[in-house]
Amino acid sequence: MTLKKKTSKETRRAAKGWRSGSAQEFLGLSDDEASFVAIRLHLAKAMQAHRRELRLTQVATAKLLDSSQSRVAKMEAGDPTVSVDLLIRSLLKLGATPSRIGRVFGQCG
Amino acid sequence: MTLKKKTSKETRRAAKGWRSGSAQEFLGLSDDEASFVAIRLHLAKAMQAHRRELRLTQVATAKLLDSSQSRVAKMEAGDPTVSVDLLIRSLLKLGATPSRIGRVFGQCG
DNA sequence: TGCTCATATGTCAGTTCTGGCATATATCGC
DNA sequence: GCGATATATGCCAGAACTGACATATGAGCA
Repeated sequence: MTLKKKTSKETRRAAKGWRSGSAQEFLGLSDDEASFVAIRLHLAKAMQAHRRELRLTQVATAKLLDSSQSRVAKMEAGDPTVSVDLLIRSLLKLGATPSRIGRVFGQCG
Repeated sequence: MTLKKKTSKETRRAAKGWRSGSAQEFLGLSDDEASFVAIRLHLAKAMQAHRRELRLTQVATAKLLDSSQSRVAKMEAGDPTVSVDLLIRSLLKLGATPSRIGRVFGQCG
């Protein structure tokens, strides 16, 4: 699905009080969908942080990843056309350990 | 790529001593590729563990995930045609928290 | 201002993934 | 043995992803 689809079962959050006009509320995301986009966003941030630690440009990074500058930009932007798969594979190629990636998940919910 | 491709740069592990006939060695995987399959395998295990905690059959699980029994079976088997994306989305739908998923990564290397 | 480098955004053809079907292989009680 | 239930494997059409290109925006400097 990758975003786009609205879950049919009416949000059980209804009974649970307001949480300000959150993006989740506005977009009508279920909790698991919201977590998923949060994960993508956090991995995107991690990606950028990691690249900067290595003092690489997006072009240089793209070369290391056998990809293109535009895709690196989209990765760091958390663009919905970028899969969590790609983010994880890219982080690993840049030298991040699974443990370090795992810690990113800890900051998502 | 998703498996299949051999990395061109000759494994830097060569200088680093033997580690028995590991699958990684045999398949000619680079470290990051090996980590990636390890992650998929660990998520697969987590998936099965989580399903069993919920006392669901693969069919019932498939229904919850808007998927099919065959795909659930492949998920739990760590089949290469299953993306890490799908595993993570599925775990979230089954109620696993990002933190819990993150801890799975900690056991991968 | 004009030029350069870094990053962002739009698009698309080729590849990969996914759901679902058919089928195969257990494992159980009868 | 035979059904019934649970899980595994092979396959494929349709959907999603990816690299690449073109182009746009932005920051820094002469």
